[in-house]
Amino acid sequence: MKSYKQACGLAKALDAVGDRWSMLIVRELLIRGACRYTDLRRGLPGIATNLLAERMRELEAAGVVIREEAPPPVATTLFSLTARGRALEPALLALGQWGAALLGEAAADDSFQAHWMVLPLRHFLKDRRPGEPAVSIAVIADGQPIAIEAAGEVRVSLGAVAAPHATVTGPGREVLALLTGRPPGAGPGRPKVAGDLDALARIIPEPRATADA
Amino acid sequence: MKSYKQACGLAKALDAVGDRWSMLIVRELLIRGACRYTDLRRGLPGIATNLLAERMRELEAAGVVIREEAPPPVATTLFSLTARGRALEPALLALGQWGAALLGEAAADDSFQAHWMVLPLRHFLKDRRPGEPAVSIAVIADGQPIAIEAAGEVRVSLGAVAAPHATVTGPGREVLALLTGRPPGAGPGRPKVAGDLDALARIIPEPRATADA
DNA sequence: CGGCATCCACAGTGATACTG
DNA sequence: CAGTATCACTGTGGATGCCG
Repeated sequence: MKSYKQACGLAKALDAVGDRWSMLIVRELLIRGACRYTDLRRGLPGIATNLLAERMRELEAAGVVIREEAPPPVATTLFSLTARGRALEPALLALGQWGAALLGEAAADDSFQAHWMVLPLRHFLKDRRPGEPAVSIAVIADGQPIAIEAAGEVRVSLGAVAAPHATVTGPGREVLALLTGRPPGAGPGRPKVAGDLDALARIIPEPRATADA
Repeated sequence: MKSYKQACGLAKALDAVGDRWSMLIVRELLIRGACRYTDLRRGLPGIATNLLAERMRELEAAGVVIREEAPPPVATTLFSLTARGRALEPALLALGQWGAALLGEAAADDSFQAHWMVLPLRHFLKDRRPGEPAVSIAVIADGQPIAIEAAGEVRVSLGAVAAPHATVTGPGREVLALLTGRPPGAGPGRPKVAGDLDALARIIPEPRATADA
């Protein structure tokens, strides 16, 4: 995209990651860590493949992502964020939090992918008893495993966890509602919780009546 | 712009303010408060007038800005941010801080406007002696007056201040360097400081060798 | 399959001119 | 002052093809 040609931090940031799809690509890499071209495509429904290729080149040139050739037996190219790319996380979390208020509007035909909840979870979950021994929680949302660890601070990442203190399983939206303190919808879609409920209570915010996750 | 159609806070935020120029328009309104179409145009060098008109309609529809007809003798339309629009400030500050690291690159033919420094100043200046009586500082950068008040927290806004405890005058970039603790360039362009130097020391961060403002 | 490149219809952008 | 009108140009998204 054309540069704004303005000596202003915001304008320079938008020169680098203000293109259509660019911030969503950074979101995917923040959530997934190093991943393949095809993984990115799956996490970005609607993007044209030529656009993704072009954006990856631009983000690479901007010093936001790096491309690495994985050695055999993987034998594929892996994309991941540079340190400067990871430094975008606070800005993307702030934007995401602002946009979360708009989520209630037309969630009708919007696509939903369970791994997208990782960033909001990083914002909402706090270790409310930091002094206690670390606990781990396994989440399975729409079949997508998400690992939560609380040890003073809370870390949320994709993937399974070996011996979790508690397990939450269910449809993605309902699991997100439960974990962010929103009242879960009634009926058969209720998430199932197993194991040490106290470990969950340690990180989940106080239940709230209205939704602004 | 076409919606991303993703049930994700970040995607929804970008649906609302991810268009080209939109965030810079919000920046102008955050800095200036209510202002006229022509003021916005002057603060956004390079924007086409039809694009500005279209963006203002879109931002109005998104609930980010409101348009008000000012009564005589002003008799003009004023644009300002809604509460939801002002809620974008943390996200824009975070993005601007990230992009500030890129400012050193090609500041050659980039346009610079002194009022743009208001947002970085809001981020950099802290009241380091919150208990003491409030002080006010008048800044004149490239002829543009900027008011700084420190009373526990620091408030930075456009405009003159009546009886400042201290005054800083000079070229915009040099004034910004001085106020953000970067070593000012030598020579004739040095900003002039007058009045109570201690009031300045109260809000300026520690001098640093490298520039990352 | 993974990682693109090419082609094309269309929507968005930017410069200029013009209007109430 | 606050836009609208026009128009050449560029970017986007969908389909498809290519190549190791």
